[in-house]
Amino acid sequence: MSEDDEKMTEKQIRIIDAAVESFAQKGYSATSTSEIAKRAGVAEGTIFRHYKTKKELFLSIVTPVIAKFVAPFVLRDFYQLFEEQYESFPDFLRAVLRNRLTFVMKNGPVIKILLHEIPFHEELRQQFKEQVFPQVAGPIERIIVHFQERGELIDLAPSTLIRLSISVMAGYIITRCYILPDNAWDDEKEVELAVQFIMHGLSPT
Amino acid sequence: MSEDDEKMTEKQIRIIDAAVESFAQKGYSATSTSEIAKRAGVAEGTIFRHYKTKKELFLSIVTPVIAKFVAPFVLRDFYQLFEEQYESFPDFLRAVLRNRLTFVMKNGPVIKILLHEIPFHEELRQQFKEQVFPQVAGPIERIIVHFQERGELIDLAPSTLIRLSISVMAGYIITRCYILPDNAWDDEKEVELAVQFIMHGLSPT
Amino acid sequence: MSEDDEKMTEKQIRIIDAAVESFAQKGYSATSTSEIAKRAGVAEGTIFRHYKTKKELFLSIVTPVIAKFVAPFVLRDFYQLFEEQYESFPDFLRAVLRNRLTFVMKNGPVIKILLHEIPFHEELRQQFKEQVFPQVAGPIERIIVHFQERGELIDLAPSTLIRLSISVMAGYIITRCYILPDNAWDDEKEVELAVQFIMHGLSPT
Amino acid sequence: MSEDDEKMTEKQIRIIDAAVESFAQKGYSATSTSEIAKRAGVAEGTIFRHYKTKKELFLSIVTPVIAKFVAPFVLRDFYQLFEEQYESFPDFLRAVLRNRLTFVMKNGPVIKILLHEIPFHEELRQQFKEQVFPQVAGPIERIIVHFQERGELIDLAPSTLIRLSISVMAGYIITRCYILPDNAWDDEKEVELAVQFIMHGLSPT
DNA sequence: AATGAATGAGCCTTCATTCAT
DNA sequence: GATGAATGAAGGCTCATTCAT
Repeated sequence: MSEDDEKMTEKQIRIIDAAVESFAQKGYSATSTSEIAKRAGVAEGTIFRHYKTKKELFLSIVTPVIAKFVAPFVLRDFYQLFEEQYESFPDFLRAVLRNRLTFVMKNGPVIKILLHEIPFHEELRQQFKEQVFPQVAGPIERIIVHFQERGELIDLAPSTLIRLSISVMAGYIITRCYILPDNAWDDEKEVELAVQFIMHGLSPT
Repeated sequence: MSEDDEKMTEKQIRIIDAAVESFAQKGYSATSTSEIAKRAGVAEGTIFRHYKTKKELFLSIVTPVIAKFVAPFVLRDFYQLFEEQYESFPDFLRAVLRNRLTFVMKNGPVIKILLHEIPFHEELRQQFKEQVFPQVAGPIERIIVHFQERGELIDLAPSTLIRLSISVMAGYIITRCYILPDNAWDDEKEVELAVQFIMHGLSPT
Repeated sequence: MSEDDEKMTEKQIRIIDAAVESFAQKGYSATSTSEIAKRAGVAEGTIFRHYKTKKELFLSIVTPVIAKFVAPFVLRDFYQLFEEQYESFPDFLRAVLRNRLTFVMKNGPVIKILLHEIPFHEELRQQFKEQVFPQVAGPIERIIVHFQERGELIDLAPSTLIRLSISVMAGYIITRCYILPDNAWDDEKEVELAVQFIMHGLSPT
Repeated sequence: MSEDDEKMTEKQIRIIDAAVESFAQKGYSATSTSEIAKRAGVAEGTIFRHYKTKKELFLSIVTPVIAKFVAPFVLRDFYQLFEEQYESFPDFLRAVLRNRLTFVMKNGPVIKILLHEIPFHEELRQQFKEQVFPQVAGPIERIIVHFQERGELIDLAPSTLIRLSISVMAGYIITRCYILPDNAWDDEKEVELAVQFIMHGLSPT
């Protein structure tokens, strides 16, 4: 696991891994640096050689996944890409849901940490407001409008359509990864089901 | 706010209120008892006269809302009640969503605390497993089946229908109360919209 | 047990009894007033209505037994009394040992407390120096000299004879009452044995 | 003073010394860790780097002298040693008394602490029951029996003879070291006196 | 006389962080 | 780079004591 190592020493990696485990298990402020050190098998001081403070260690774990989360949306011509690649809105939904699902499954614990700590760390909320919202919302909105113009979507405020779609997708991802991760999920089937639901609701025919 | 006061002294109420504020703002373990005391305008010792430990104080705040959350579902003949009262599934959804929305709006900060701390406190998870799941899931499932038999709902596993419906409703409640509480929401309209979405999805016609 | 009640209220007696138990079990400073209150079945405040401080409560328990301990020796004409009453030194020893033994058995726990706390409370040490030593040592010394003059005792410094005699007697009392109180002691026999030992040692004639 | 230093840091030694002083002066539970730290000239946290708890610090001081106390008796062939080395019981007594006296004089304050705290710490009582009694009583009893068989001692239960002898010796040691340490004691003379007393009592000729 | 809520000082312990080695 | 002893501030909690009722 750990972070994209680049020039990390082996101890540094062990520290990060230990920190992720601990933060995910007990939360940021209930985790002590000495506990991280112990779990990583390094001396207490070693942590502070690499990260000036506990918070810096925390941010170094959590910040990259915000960036990674945003990355796919900020590709130049993201909009165009989708326009060409996906013939219909359901295709688009399917792609996004699959993509997000793998993302969460790859970065599970860190995302858990992130979700839990966002309300308590101004820096994180800031990053969200500055990066995630504008970078992600814009492109998606354009896509929504695009499909609305093609008559594939009902005529509601794009933000509303986004919220509804995200609710359903997030609902699945959270149930699947955090609430009942031990169930035997058939992701393909469930993705399809979620997409169908978003498109047609629960009424028969 | 505070808890149903009953025989609480005035200081006790101030302690609870201060604790709710602090826990909601910084999380359980980042909140110190001295901070709570200061905010409540009491001596630190006073807290421990009423609650043996910090955790007991915490649970005394959070446990009652779990009970309150479950309460409406455990009314005897809950199932029958709905069967008679609500002619159609949309009616039922509307009622539930409105009800939960008021519940969250009344107990906002405590629910925020609860949501955040559940993963870190075995006792809470226990209570959820023992009370919420069995007491709530059963009755709802019967209702779902009832409407399926009347042909108003597609033929999927009730648990799936529940998950999808909850996703949409929770999506609204969370956005409405926690993410963008400052928007000028028209609850009636949004409830209607959510219900329509659950029933018919996003396809036009 | 409790102290000679005089005008003590029932609660006061319960407080004293509880305090004696607690002090004997855990020592003065490891015992909390709240614990005493609980054990006595009174409110915390009640203790302080009768005794201004914890220490005053403590002294009110421990001081009287110092007085009681000294009492038999300060009877006027104590010396004369013994001279007339006891024909020989062994008679005297027997009387003293029996007397002290009953004294300890009657005031067991308080004496235990006293012994333990003497080194830590200047007031107590003071009382000892002022009352016990002078009042007790003088009379006894006169008796020793008396028997030495009658040729019943070897010619050593009276203080040494006292020390040796006390060692043996205290050795029995302590073993009997504190170290092995559960043994089936035959006090009469043991008293005799101690007296014989003091007089003739361990050599077989 | 301090404990056999081995690999102790200088600060650790200062902590132990300070703790011994404090415990001896005020007793275990009346001594605060902050006081020990102050006396040792260390930060309070430093104490807990070396000893997990106050109690562990306490035991690390007191446990070794129990071991040291027992040590001389558990030499292999202790019994035989004495049989050969000491021609008579008085020789044996003299040796033991001298030995114990030096032991107490070397470990004065710690023994004081030990004596005071034994009744309040289950762990210590345990150690006594497990180590001191069996290891010490057995060998001594064999020696007593040996001298009884040689006709040098009266025919009483060995445990009684032990108790009487110990009373006299302990009486001297305690008076000498704790009650009147400032007297000008002539140890050689007093040891001889105690031995003579044990053997022949107080009767002239 | 008795209560028990309230207090704030002080307790033992843990924390994040520093720094000499 | 890595260590771990050392720190002092702060943490949760208990204490003896006070006081309005």
